[in-house]
Amino acid sequence: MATAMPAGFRALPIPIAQLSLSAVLKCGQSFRWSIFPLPPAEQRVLDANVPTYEYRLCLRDRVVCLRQSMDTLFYRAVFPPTVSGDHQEREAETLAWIRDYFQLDIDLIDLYRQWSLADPVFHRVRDRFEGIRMLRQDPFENLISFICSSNNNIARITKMVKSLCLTYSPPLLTLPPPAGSDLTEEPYHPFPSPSALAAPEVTARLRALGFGYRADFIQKTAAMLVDAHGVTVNSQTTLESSEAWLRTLRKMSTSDARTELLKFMGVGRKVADCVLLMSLDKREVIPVDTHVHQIAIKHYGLRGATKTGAMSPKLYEEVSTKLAAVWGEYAGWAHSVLFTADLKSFASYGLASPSTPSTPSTPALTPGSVSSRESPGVATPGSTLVSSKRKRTQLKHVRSRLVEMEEETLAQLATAVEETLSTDGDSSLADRVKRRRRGA
DNA sequence: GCATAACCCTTG
DNA sequence: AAGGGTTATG
Repeated sequence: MATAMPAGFRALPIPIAQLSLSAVLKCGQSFRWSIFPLPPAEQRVLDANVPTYEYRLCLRDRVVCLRQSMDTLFYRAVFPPTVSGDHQEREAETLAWIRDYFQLDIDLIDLYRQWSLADPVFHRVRDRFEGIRMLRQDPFENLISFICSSNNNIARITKMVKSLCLTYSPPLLTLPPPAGSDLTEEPYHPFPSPSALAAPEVTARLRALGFGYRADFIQKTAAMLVDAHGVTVNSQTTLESSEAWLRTLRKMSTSDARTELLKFMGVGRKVADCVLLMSLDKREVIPVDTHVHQIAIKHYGLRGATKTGAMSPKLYEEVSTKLAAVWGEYAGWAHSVLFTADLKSFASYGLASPSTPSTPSTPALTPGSVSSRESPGVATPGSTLVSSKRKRTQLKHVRSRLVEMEEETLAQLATAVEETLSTDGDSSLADRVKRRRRGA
């Protein structure tokens, strides 16, 4: 069964266990990837070797499009119509960007092995959450995105980041959706430059766009960067000088870089640590939010918050130090796996124990146990008929939950097939499946 | 230094 | 009421 090569794409062999796009691109590291469901393959709907999604990200000079099958990453780049350049050279640049952005030189399978050895809790989730690695993001985008993240949720952060790009950077190009989709052509905007966000009027505009108190933080941070480091554009990198300066923090020690980040408006310890980990190469750093704190309490014997529930600097340090000691040099990467495993979207398959659910807000909607939540539009005993507006909202949620379940089910199916095969004697086939899933 | 309130806005 | 917190006051 040959894997069909999507037209226009190049192939990069890499097992899911090294990189899982479906997990990594929506686990709250980057908020800017567009995700397109692909129409189901004509014959073999359950063939996990046919990509189910296309993922797109707009860079400064091109839009990168990705698809993934069990053992291959398919990639292509789209350029604005006007510019010219050497085709071969561009291809090489795109591949180089992918290798850098996904940090493909780091052997994730080996890291999973080490974390599993050192930590029984990690061992329990490793097989269900393969391929979750740290992206190496652009520091400015990372900084602004996480200033947006305070007291906020992934859905709204994503909306805000998108509206930042739409409002403060010109469209690079437009592109139709992947296949016979009913969606229309969409313009792709890069992330805005610091100078675009530094103008004083930005605050009011962002407030009007629903950024709340973060509007001021963003404008002030951008202005601080521009004031301190200028707006000169490097013709090679097309980076403004303040963006280039942010990158120099990669060569700095963790604590020195953190000190620099904490100077910006809207940046406290947690946001600073996110930037250190996600764009400044500080792989040992563990950002501690309420979620990570809960994980630490439940599984690693940390004490709860003080009575008000606020996270004190001292407690932050305790949690961070403890988890860093468990996971070692790449502790921040391990933290990301556990965090993703415990994310709301994965609640029914995550770490949450039935007796004490860590995320009480999302009723478990597992295949085996039907949720006790009212069905849309149905009047249940003791309830009134829900409005049509609320009905639509519920339907939206059900639909997105179904998409998640589809992925989970596929993963479970693959595991089940693997187990069945390995106990049924067809060892050659079982081995082939194993090699595919575990990677070389 | 170390707790407390206030902050925008969306959703359960 | 709380969400992947931070800033400004006591």
